[in-house]
Amino acid sequence: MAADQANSRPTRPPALRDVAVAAGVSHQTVSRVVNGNPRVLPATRERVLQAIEELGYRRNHAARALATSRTRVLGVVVVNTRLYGPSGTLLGIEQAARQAGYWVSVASVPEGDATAARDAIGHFLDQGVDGLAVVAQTEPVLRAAQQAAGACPTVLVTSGPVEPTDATTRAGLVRIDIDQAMGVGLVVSHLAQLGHRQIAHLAGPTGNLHAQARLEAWRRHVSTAGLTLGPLLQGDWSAASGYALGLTWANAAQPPTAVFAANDTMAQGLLRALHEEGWEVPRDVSVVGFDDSPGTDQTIPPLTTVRQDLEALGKACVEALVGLMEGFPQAGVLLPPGLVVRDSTARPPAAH
Amino acid sequence: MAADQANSRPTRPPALRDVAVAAGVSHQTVSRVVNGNPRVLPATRERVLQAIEELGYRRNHAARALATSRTRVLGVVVVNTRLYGPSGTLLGIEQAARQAGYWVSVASVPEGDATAARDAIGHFLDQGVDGLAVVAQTEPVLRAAQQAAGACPTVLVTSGPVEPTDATTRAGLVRIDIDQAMGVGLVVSHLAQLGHRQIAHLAGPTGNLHAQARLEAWRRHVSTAGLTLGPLLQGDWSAASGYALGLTWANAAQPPTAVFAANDTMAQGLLRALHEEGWEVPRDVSVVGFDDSPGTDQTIPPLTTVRQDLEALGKACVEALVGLMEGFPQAGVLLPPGLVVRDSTARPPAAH
DNA sequence: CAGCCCCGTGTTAGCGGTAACTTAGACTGA
DNA sequence: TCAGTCTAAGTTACCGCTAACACGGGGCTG
Repeated sequence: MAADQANSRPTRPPALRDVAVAAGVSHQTVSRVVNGNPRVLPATRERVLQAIEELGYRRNHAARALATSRTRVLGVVVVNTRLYGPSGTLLGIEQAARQAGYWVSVASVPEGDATAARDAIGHFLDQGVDGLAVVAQTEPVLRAAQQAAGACPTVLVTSGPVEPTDATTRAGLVRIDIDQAMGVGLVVSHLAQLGHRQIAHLAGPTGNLHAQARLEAWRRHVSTAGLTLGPLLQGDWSAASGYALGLTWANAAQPPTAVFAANDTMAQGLLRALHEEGWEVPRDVSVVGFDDSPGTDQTIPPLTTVRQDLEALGKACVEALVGLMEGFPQAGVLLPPGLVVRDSTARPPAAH
Repeated sequence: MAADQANSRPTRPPALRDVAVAAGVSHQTVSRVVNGNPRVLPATRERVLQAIEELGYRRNHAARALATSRTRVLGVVVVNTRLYGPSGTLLGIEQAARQAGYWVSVASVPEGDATAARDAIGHFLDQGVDGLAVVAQTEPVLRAAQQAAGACPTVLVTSGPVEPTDATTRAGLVRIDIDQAMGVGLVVSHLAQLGHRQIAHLAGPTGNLHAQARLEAWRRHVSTAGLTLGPLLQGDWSAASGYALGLTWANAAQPPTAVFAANDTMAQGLLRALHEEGWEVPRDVSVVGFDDSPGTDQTIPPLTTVRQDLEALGKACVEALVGLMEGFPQAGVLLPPGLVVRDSTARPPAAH
């Protein structure tokens, strides 16, 4: 060991050959042992394993990837990692990938920066990832991803209309998400059941497909339930925007009895604004969020929200990717979210 | 293009050779162009670039890594990615790495699972990462990381006493963090200045080095400021634990006028408990958090907290790693946090 | 104008694995 | 007993790229 350090030129790590020499076998036999090939005599295997142990051999991933042209690495491009949704999705994918024996390389790109996304995808293609997951809620980034799909199995974690272009159908491209519309449906029917007649919406930023999906679902579900669409305000996911919008809302002429915020963080700001303006939640007004992000159970009051199973989402992504790699066409997946009823929703105050 | 599809055997992607043939030069010249070597005639370069364009050539990362034995990939092991701190740190590292021309491979392991951490580190070593960052706040994981440091430049993003063992000093091992004690110092002096005489602490889980560092700094700073150590309660970072502890606290015989929570999420639960029990913040009691995680600006009331610059942290990690790779010994880094004063702290109620 | 250096380019030899084929010996069955 | 298998190993030929060296020709020096 000290000899290693003292040696003039830095000793290169032991290779298959070195192990072979040490064990008195051919490098191929070592390869067989390393790969768990059963056609090796136990005695030989033992000798090889011992040599591996002694030399501290580790197989070289690059060489293996070069020879097999498979890396067992999945690339994940995430937009807007600061938010709970994307970062949770990333974590979900990472967990599932590891369990499936894959490893994850990550690139986090700023929202809407299609060039950065394209670069990241290009890098992953260079790196020879076996599969690609793109977690994005903006059109430009998705388009970049669709182009990539020709070169490698790709999963788009996104909602909204991804029109099946030529490239889409030809290549291994799958769309997976948690069913946004269904989540909103749960919210609306919960509020309707409580007796609310009008539901306002605090939407996410324009151009974000999740924001858009939730907005459209709000419109549709409120209408089909025979309820009235309350005022529509638009925020940017941040708590501060929720607060600002909450002030606006609270001073409106005839505020409705229920507000559906497109995410929990905005809902939190909204709660504060209502509190400041003297509205009591849920007595005067019911508030619902979306995501069930950490801490949402301890807002004042604890927030009714929609829970998305990000772990399941990750698992679905990896499964689809693996299926695609094995050559099976994969159908898109829409996972069901669940409603978590807490203390921010109640019957509306008696009419008039 | 259609021909590609129709071809019986799947056409392998174009290699350096193919480009060379197309451009009528040797593969080495193509390599020079690809690597930006200036010793190529503009005319030749142009021809090569055109051939690259036409064939859609991308260089093979595995082959390159094999030949150079450098991958330009950084491995990051993160413990407890669900929390704001670790996930933000990961993001910070990713951003900085990309800017420095490196790419990031991630493994998220459960808290305290040293085996998983060891596996992840082993994998990264196999994969031939050029550097390793371990974001962990538990001893067992750190020990695993220290062993790895011999094989590859390593940065430990962690607080607490990492004793410089033989391995540490010999290998490229650096410790980087945001100065926890300094953050706590800001909190304590802020509260002292407001006139508080006793400060309680809502600590994080035992065995977590950040929790421990914050706890110890609380003890030290409160004592040296000549103040009284208030009751010490222990949570698990979650908002729910903060809430439960808050109820306990509120029903104590003589609750002090100020509480320092070890993170914002617990502080949020604490705020709710106080609110429920009829205490008004900050009139009756001041509350301070730690992290400045998203939404902390819109709790009721907005929380005074300690902001950690996770982007700077990431940058420091990458810089240290790059320095280490280039053979320069690196000193550890402690980044200064800042105090964000909001509405949850005020002068204590007048002492009778 | 010989000698030198430098420039643009080509040639060769690996990097550390895996796949596919080959070989030597043991075992089988007619 | 001998062809026919089967088994455990060895041999060889790449995978796609880079590093190091080789080489011819033009410009410079003395």
